[in-house]
Amino acid sequence: MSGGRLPPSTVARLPRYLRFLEGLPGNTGVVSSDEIAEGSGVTAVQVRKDLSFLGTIGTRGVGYEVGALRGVIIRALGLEGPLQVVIVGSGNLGSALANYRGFEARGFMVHGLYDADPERIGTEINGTVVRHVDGMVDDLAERTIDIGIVATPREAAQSVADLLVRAGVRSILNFAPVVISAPAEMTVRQVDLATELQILSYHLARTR
Amino acid sequence: MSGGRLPPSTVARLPRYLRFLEGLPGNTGVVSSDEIAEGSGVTAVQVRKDLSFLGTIGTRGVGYEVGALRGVIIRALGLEGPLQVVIVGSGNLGSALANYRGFEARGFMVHGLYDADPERIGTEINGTVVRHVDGMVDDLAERTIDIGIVATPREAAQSVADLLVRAGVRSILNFAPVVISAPAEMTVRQVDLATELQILSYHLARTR
DNA sequence: TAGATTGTTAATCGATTAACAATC
DNA sequence: TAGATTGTTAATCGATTAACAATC
Repeated sequence: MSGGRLPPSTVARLPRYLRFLEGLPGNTGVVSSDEIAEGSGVTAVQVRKDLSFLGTIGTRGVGYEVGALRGVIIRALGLEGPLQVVIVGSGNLGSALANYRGFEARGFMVHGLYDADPERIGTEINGTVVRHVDGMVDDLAERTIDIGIVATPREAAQSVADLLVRAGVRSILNFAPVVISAPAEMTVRQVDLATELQILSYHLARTR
Repeated sequence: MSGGRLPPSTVARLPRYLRFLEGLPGNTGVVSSDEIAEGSGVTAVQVRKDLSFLGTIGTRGVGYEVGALRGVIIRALGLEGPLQVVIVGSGNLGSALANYRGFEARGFMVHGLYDADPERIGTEINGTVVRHVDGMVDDLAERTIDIGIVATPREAAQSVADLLVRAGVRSILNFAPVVISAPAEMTVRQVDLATELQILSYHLARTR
């Protein structure tokens, strides 16, 4: 019963289940929804409900076969093949991302690293040479890039996003603290550090 | 009508409104819910609904006074005073965080930077000397740290979190790709890069 | 008064939880 | 058969949206 559209909240939790499964020793054996729940920080009912959207993949009285479940989640998230990524911005954050070991491990290939600062052009980060963002659209003319990561200062974010769109990049993960606009068919997600800290602040203020 | 508990979804959006307001030139004049909505990537109705939880702070037919609105949101989020932060992990991500200019700008003070790697102890990042995590609990005995940021490899995350708890740190922002457990009264939030990319992957898979 | 825009109430929608049947 | 555990249906809860009254 695969193929339907999943609720957004389910989509957001599937990667957590996958992360838990990949932390297990080996790829065999069986896990229960209770164990997945514990390792993912959600409830067991939630796990079963989410997984039921992916089909009937467990065995009653027994649990879920680890390898099969991994496969089902990977397919549901469209993670079968490698996804091509470019990173724009080679400052601290961009470098951290380019060095992030979790990328290859999870099937993301960093295909290019761009910046506008002349001092950084030509330097190499984790085996990838930093190129000038002005050449990006040409560079990527022949390739299909799945995800463009914006790790620039706020002021540059929108123009970089525009370039990514022109380069045919299909989705954007934006770390700059500003809302960027893009054509409706593109998926744009935003991660904002200050927002996270401010949400913590709210809870702190209520706790004491 | 302040002081009540806000819906979590509202709490998550208030920082975005604040970010938009802080991007405006000057701290005076009036903004409409439409403008806030546009600048924050939500709907105007949503903005008005959220702000109505903070009291009657707009003027019908006119809009919201920028300075006053900022103040109300800052108070609602508990951002009046500076919040004390420590960062554990001085690798790429930890360094990026320590160098993040948005911290001071938004009232977060990086009070310490810790690592377990002897090679990094004593080095200085953005004016803060990296100290050994083994000394953290003692270091912080006299201080109240509001937020501990975990920027370590997955394997170290839980033990670092335990140390933060022992050091009396009040909340945790975890960047390691693992669920960490902490006493119920602590607020723990998690930011996971791979999860974000995998959510994008899902949407990519449905788009073509 | 007319136009603009907030704030509130009610309706809708979606997500979570509870209850329990199915079945290993 | 008894125990374990999934999967589904129904109930509850919370969030979003629609409609509109209030008022500058």
